Amino acid sequence: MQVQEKLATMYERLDAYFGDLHWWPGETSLEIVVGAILTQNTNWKNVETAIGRLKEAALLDPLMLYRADDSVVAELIRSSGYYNIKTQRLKAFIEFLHNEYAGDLDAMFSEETWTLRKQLLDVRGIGEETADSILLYAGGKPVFVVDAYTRRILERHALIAPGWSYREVQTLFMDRLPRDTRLYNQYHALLVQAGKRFCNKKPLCDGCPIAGVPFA
DNA sequence: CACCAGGCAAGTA
DNA sequence: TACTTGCATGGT
Repeated sequence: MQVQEKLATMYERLDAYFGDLHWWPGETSLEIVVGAILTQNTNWKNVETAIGRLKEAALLDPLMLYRADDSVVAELIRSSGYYNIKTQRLKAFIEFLHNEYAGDLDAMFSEETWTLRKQLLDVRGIGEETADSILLYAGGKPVFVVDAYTRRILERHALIAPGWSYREVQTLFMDRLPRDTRLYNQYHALLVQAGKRFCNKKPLCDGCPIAGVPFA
């Protein structure tokens, strides 16, 4: 079975099983950016609590967040873990947004996609996965997001090996699937859901909709 | 009690 | 370049 065919089959089966997942959970583009930073190596549930607190404090706004004291932000996002470092990361992004795009997210996303990706990677605390999550889910750009679940599932299906770089895994998808935002959005969401349900550290493949896709 | 969760950067060799 | 370590909460 060809790689392209496997990727398509996996998508079809996961999509039929889970249905439309409507990612990213978040209402505004800033909320999605903040969520992308706060969820780094952290359970999403803990992030939801933190975002709820920021909202209550009316800090989920570029200017308000820019002005807020670090100690205040840190306390509000406490539940998301690594709260001191994540405060610095939120601040680093928001300063970048103000310095380069006058605090205007729409202006930021009107930048050419791969140029913006490079700019985001220069921000302290934004790595490849966070940058791509921002581009895809907040900006609606057709960029595939690679995360720990993506790697785990693809390794188990012998589509990649440990040691593949982020860009190699990303290219595997993007060279074989249409450059379609809707597709990349749903595919990544499906991989995360499948990973949580069926492919954790202790894999329980029973019932997994892609258990039948050949492993090698 | 241990282990994990939708990473990243800084330090070391 | 390739590894190691710190960052920290909340759930199982």
